[in-house]
Amino acid sequence: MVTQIISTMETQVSNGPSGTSLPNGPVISTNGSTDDSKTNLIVNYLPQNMTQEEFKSLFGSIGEIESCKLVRDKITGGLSLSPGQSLGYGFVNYVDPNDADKAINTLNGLKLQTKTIKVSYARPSSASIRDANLYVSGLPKTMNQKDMEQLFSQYGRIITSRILVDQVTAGISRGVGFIRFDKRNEAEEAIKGLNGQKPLGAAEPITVKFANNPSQKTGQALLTQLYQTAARRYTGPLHHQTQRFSMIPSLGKGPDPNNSSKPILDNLLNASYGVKSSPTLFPRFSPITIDSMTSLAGVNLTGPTGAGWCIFVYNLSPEADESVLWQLFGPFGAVTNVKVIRDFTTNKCKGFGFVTMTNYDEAAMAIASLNGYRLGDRVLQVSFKTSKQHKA
DNA sequence: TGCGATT
Repeated sequence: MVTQIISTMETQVSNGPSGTSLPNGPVISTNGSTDDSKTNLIVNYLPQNMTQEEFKSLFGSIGEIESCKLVRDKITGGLSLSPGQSLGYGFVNYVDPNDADKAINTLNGLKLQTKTIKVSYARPSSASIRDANLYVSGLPKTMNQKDMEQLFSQYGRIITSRILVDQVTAGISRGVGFIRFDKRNEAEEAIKGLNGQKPLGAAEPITVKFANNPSQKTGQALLTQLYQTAARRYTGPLHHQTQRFSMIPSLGKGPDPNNSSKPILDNLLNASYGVKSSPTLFPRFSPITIDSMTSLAGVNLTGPTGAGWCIFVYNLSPEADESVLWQLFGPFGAVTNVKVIRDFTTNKCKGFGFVTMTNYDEAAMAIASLNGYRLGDRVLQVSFKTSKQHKA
């Protein structure tokens, strides 16, 4: 049975900010420490391959960041070659509480590759909320998330819950789930009360125990997970050289314009690939090769000069902002930077912007899909950014 | 029909 890898990833959770809302500025408590409950956010369900830099770039587009951290695995990080595998969540602390609020409003629910990110206020860090996540197995297949919450809610406040579903049969329960309580002692009580018990009408007893903390995984489990994550990245379509470039002349064909009344993000998600190329496994073409080919075609591309592939987006509305570009391009792969060009005096978008993507394949896919895409009452024109200086 | 750089 194939199951969703995402479902096994542990994520951290949050509540709303504690206390009443206040105007701007950091709040200094009586003991001298700063209260960051209105500026500090937790971000869950980040794409596995998102880097600290991409994370900072995305949230930095909202406002000034006091600090941010993509949480990574200690064990793989300890192997010193890599920074450690992303655990799929992170924290962002803004300088201004208004920016934290804005980040929640504009970035919560943003689709990036195969994930839908969650942005919410972080609960203050405290020992009592740690290790409060439970793993439940043997659940009746008919039991849904709400039923499970009902069963567990007598023991405390539930922060999140989920039931794992089989991927190929589209949503049949695996009889396995997770329940996170607000406090560890609530989780302990739930184990005492429910482990080995039969839910009403169930044939078999359920097992309730503390969930594995991802940072406590064995080296073997981590290697397995790394392998699975890597394998998923490379299962997308590969194109040999001529196929790659034949994609460019076909740019006029974006998503069906007649279908543009559908929610944009739904269309994008269906069109997107979770493909990420590896320089080691699939060496990409050198900028020299690309330049010589595109010069023949009378087009100059800005190559992957360090940062990545720069994409020009034309026909944005005057109201467009960075989050629009993240939403449009994020589903196609790693985006390192977005920029809406504004008139300095009016602060309105001048009708165009730029997006930088790390990988050629993902950038080409984004262009092929988004060029000609109808955004509101406008039809976008999307292409690689041209080089003005050396244009023929 | 328009390709930044107020970091």
